[in-house]
Amino acid sequence: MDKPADAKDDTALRSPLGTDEQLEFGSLASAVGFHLRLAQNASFKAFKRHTGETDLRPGWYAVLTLIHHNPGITPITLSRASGRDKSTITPVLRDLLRDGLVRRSAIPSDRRSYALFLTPDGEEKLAMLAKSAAAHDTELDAIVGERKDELIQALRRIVTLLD
Amino acid sequence: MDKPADAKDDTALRSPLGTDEQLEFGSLASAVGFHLRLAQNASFKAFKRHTGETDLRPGWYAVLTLIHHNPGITPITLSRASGRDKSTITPVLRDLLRDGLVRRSAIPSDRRSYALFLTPDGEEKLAMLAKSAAAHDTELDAIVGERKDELIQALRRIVTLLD
DNA sequence: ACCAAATGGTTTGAAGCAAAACTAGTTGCG
DNA sequence: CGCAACTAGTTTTGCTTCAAACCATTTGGT
Repeated sequence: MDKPADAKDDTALRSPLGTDEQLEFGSLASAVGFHLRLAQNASFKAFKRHTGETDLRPGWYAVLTLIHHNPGITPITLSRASGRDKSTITPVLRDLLRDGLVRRSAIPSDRRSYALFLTPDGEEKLAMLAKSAAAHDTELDAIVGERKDELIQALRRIVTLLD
Repeated sequence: MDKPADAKDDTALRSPLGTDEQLEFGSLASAVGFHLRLAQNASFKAFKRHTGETDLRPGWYAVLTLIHHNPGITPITLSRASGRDKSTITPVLRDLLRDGLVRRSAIPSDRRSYALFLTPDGEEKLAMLAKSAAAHDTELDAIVGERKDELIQALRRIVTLLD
């Protein structure tokens, strides 16, 4: 940790650093985790910009997509695939079931769990949401350019190696 | 949006997809935003693993580092630099001030704002936290390898171009 | 100099999330 | 078998965050 730029300036005689241009980020500048958070945040806000009109709640799209591609998936597998805690999935599924977008059926071999499927309404809703999401993906794709595969591979490596 | 793998399996006759191995991610697999969220999440949890013993609240480290490197910084500039809403910074600063880690002084030229500085206690605390954070950074650096600069550059581009 | 618009900061309200505690069901090992 | 350890899912609790409403101050245009 290096020294501050002006450690003895007790009474704020200098300019109060209101302009963001000469900001010093120190060790944060080379911290992957810090930039990960900033980028994820920017991406999330842009996603909401694209889907703001539709009533897409943040968690719904990934959950609907995963059920669509994996009919019969269980909540716990769903939570691991979407990177959220199982307790986070519960209220999402409750809303999706209430709105008739998702249907569940018992699993004979394990009465603790249940299998999830999209209803026709759910498929329709997903198709709508996918259009909004595609706009966001296109925007991101344009930014990362041809290094997209490499970027995703690096991100996946972070996920798998950090346990 | 393509078809589900097994659309007519209404009664969960197939295996309930309890194993994560044959999971199909569909369009999510190539969505940068999705992997960004997963990676940020994994990084955050790893960071907490490293700093779990110390009482490092998630927002504190970035805030302390930014004040250290930019003595006299104002809350609003701090919020923009750390990528959080200004209303999120308020309670963090309240705690830091209460614990005597941060000190503030009036800015003559703008009575709405104030300048922030670390106290000696704050400098000491930051030095401690920096050790935990460095362990996390090292872990991440090992994962991303020599492509670190390229990765950070891509992440920064996402932040700046997404507004 | 005045007044509208913009800015810095705080407060309040609501959403998302994870950890922990709990229930119910399953698995494994003696 | 029987019981301990584990797993699936829900509930509860607390934290972090943003957005919107709000107040004080500053800025800019006329």
